[in-house]
Amino acid sequence: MSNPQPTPNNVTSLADRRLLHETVIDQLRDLIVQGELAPETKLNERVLAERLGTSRTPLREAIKFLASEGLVELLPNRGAVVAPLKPEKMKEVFVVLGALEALAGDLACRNASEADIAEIRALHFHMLAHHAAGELAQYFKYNQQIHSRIMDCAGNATLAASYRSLNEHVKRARYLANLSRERWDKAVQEHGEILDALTRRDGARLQALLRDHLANKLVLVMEALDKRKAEAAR
Amino acid sequence: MSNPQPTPNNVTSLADRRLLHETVIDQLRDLIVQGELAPETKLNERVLAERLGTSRTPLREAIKFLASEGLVELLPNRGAVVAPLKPEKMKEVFVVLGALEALAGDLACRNASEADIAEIRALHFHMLAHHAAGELAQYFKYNQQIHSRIMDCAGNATLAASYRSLNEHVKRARYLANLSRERWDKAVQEHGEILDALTRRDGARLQALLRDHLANKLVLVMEALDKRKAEAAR
DNA sequence: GCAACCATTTTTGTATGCAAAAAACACAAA
DNA sequence: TTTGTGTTTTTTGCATACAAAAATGGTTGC
Repeated sequence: MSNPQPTPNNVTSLADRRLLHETVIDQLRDLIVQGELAPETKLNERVLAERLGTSRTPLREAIKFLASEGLVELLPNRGAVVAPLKPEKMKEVFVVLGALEALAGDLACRNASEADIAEIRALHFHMLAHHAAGELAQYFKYNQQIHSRIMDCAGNATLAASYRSLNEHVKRARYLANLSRERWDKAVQEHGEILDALTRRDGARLQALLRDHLANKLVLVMEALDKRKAEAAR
Repeated sequence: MSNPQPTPNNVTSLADRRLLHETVIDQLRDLIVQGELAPETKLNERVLAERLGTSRTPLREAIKFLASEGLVELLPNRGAVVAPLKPEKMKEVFVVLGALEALAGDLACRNASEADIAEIRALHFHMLAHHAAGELAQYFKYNQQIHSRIMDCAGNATLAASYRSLNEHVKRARYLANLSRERWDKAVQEHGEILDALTRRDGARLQALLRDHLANKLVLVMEALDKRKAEAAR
């Protein structure tokens, strides 16, 4: 499960034009976001480098990159740790994400083509189907895609990059939030209104909806964090 | 002017607890923001490392860090270049900064203490003095400090970090914007209104003012970029 | 002149080596 | 048991070594 490498990993396989430290950045980010490397885990360079099939140098470069994203923290002379998942930090992130999504919604209402909106509508109905079937993972996937597409429709790559970077932090918290049916239904309903506002290109309304949507999501995450903390305490 | 080093830089001076690659990050960022390393300059690792008095390893780590901030771009197998200063990118950055500053203004109106506001007022009058004396550099310094303090008063470190990171891009453009007296006066007047709204804790108004203020600044930067481009063309 | 090719040099990307700092450990004293 | 301390081990931070890739430059043929 942990090390499925058919070829020796020091052999550059085929026309592998990607740079090692770039793939290491992605691998490490995934490990952190998926929770495989839990918050506050110490990143032992020797061990991690071996696990990723590389040497310490590219790994250290990747760590520096992710430190700038905020996913790892650098401790002088003591290496790096996976950034802690603090409730206070989460609140901050959600506030900023709220502003960024609101901006994106407003811009999307002006810039999105009809085809863009049609595509988002299609994603929306896929999401509804998975909601109806109770398939949470698939639901999340389409949910993310919808927000992502709205972000893209804003036509501002800098905005999108900032959003993606901050959103990684939220994704880390997601896997521990277990949604009640009630809250889930509410989120889906909100998405209906979001699609509606986008269709009508009502920027002001879409802004407000997205902000509320995120605020509700924050409540979920906070509850989950509190619960985890309570479990850790006993 | 460029290399004032009293001690050999490979000797760790005194209780210098800072890490080499951290100081390199700051030095390199400064070189880029101050324009000493112009946009699109190729970063030759050997040369730069020597200039900064270090080896390639910490330099490469610093480059990766700044790549995540967007100040440098990584070209696979071809090293890194100082990120180009494109008008299109500038527009994007200003739009996002506008949203972030507006948010900060709103939060600051709620969270700032009277002492905070008094401090900002003091900075404001320093700024006015330098404006009256026609001291542009000093004016800019206090101007930045005011915006920075408002950001701090929002009490959201994540917001502040995102802002600072994006603001570095704007600072790069600043040194080439030569302000007409007319526009300068206008900016100062806007700052008066900003201080006023903050004093009255009128969040909605402050948001709008900050957004406009940034929009005007964007116009300035765009003109400067166009001018530079015209000069480069002839 | 200039386009295409090959040899040479430079530069990047990665691995390894080594010194200094931190952590872990062992053991003695309070 | 706890506290302190000296020693060993581990880990980090930086420098360097080396191989692969890209840039450079010179030569030839057109």
